[in-house]
Amino acid sequence: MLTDEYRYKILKELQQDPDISQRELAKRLDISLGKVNFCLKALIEKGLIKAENFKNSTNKMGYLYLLTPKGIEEKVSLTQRFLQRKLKEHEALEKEIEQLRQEVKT
Amino acid sequence: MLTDEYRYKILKELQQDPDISQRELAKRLDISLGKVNFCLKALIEKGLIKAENFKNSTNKMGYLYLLTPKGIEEKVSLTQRFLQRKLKEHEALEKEIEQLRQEVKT
DNA sequence: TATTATCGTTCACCAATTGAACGCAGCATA
DNA sequence: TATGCTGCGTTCAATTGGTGAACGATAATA
Repeated sequence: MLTDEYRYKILKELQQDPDISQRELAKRLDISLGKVNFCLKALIEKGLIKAENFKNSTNKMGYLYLLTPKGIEEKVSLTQRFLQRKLKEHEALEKEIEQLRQEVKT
Repeated sequence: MLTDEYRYKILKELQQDPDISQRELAKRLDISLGKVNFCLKALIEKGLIKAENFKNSTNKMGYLYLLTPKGIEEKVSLTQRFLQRKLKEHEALEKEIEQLRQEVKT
């Protein structure tokens, strides 16, 4: 399934590196090739990216995954939501760490 | 599967509340009853806890899940490892937040 | 005794994920 | 030209992980 997390991560990777293979993307995000393929299809389906045929200078022949205007919008929105989420996680983590420190003392 | 995270969380709950039902444990850890049952079995298998028959004052008839000496040791070790892990996560999170802030600016 | 409530256990079912296998395209070498 | 190699996207059978309804057992209660 395509969670917010992977939607964000994939859009981010593609934005800064549109010519990237699905295999490479899988490595970077530490997920399987199948999942990458599935997520990309979903993103195309939603109109957030489009895949253009593309011949690399080397022996590659693949796609260029470009963010559509809608994709760019979505990515901004996701980034903001992500920041908020991470701030909450940060706060929770500090409490957890404090609790662990207390526990280690015992 | 029994991850470090759940090994830690379960040992912690059991230590401070040995008479607890699997259902209650499932609620607290927000996992299914089946998973709790599976994890408890695994912990018993590893000799980290033992289940003693136990008659509650109320109408309950269940087990008392007691940490073995080995279980207590393991829990201390897990706690320390967990603290270390959380400190790393904390650091990573701060970087991520900083990065997100930069990104939001753009 | 019959009923109710809670216990641990089980397991068929579902959803998510994996990665080997495939066909295709481009390049390099014989 | 033909052959082999590499990397591409795509597919899908197989595995894994998680779920919770259902079950039998036990103890309190009516």
